[in-house]
Amino acid sequence: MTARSSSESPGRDIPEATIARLPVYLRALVALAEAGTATCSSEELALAAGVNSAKLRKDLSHLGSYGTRGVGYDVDYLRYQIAREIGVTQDWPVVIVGIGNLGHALASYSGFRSRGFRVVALLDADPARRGEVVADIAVQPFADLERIVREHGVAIGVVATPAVAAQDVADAMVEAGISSILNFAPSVLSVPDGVDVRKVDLSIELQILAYHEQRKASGG
Amino acid sequence: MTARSSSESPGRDIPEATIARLPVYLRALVALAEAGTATCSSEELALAAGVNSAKLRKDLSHLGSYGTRGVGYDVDYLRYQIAREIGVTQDWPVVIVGIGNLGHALASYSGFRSRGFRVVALLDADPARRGEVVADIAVQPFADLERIVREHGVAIGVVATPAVAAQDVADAMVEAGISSILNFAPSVLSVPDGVDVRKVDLSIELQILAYHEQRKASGG
DNA sequence: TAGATTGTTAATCGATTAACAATC
DNA sequence: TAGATTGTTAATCGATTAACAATC
Repeated sequence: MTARSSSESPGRDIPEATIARLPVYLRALVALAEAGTATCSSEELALAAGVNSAKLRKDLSHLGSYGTRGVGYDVDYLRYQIAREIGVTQDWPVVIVGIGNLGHALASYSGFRSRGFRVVALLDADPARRGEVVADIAVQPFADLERIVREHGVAIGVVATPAVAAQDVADAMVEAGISSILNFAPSVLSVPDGVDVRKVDLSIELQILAYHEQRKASGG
Repeated sequence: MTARSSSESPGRDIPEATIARLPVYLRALVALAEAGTATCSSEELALAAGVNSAKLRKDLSHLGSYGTRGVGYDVDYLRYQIAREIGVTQDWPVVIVGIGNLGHALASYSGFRSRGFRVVALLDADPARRGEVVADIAVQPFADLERIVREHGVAIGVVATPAVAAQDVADAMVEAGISSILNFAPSVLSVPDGVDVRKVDLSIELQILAYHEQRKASGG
């Protein structure tokens, strides 16, 4: 390591667009493994992931050289390497705040568990919800957030409250030591530097579809 | 229109990245209007939408010139123009297929109604679910999809089934005449040209957060 | 060796941003 | 007119894609 390489060295500085696709590749590899496939080409994996093979190879090149020229990729090996890169070779403890309809659905979603996440607590500010049990987890008072985060080492929080409560919840999460937030409330959260927020907005997705649908109907 | 303008003429060919942000601006404008604000600058609107003002102005420039130099934007006017551009000045009928935990939550979500969408039917293949009523809408057999799409002129469908059923549901939707699909199932859908699919994947969002979280913990 | 397929290069494309002329 | 703010320009940045040399 005397000279700085001009080509992109694997390991660090993976583009955001690539990071967002790694979980898609991981899922495709899990499906291939479950189907009994031991080896696959970039073409096959790309098809399963819904991208083109050039993009897939370019993405994987940021992680390292895990394929074999003339042969393809070992499914299990690549699967492990991507899981390690994402950080889901072990489970991440997660809390969900706001146990309304959506919070219920999220708490019951079995896909989290199998993909590297464990819901360690459900929190709701409404005293009427206290004692309720969803997916074998008791709903606890929102005031217990800090203790729960400390005891379980929680780094990731899910906001599933109404819009008006979302900023307060996010503030409390940050205060408690959470540094990654998945926000389902239809509001823009402001958080300090170093805290990541991702947003899932159902209406916005539908509106994007509506825009294109409108063009189809009129344009021809 | 004798010469082709070299500058981007408003009205057509809006970049995808801009389209994805228009609903965010619309939501911010609705909030400003409800707060009694009549006029706002690009700086203020950008703050409310969580983007920088240069990006906002660039985005709006693709729609037309709806602001006034030295003054800003009329909130109600811009709100209407964006709603018209997206196509949500009238309601879009929507069907939801798969009334499990997530389907329940989606059916009960009041935000759709106020943002240009009307859930006209809930469908589920499980006969045990028939007759169930969610958010004042009766669950109907999946086999009725085509009739419902025809009767209501449905163009947008929501897939909230388990992964194994998703492709079959999408095929049936396309067959019935639906040309925009919002997919909550963790699977890659293949659809013919002319059909739009958008995907919401809860595990993928969490995995993207986990990736960054992992770097924070180790890197420093 | 011949065939196959990766990993990389380089060209292209699209998105972001800062700066500022236009103009209310 | 002076001050403010838009709409546009141009530079920069990042992502995508096709082509192919490297190599199993």
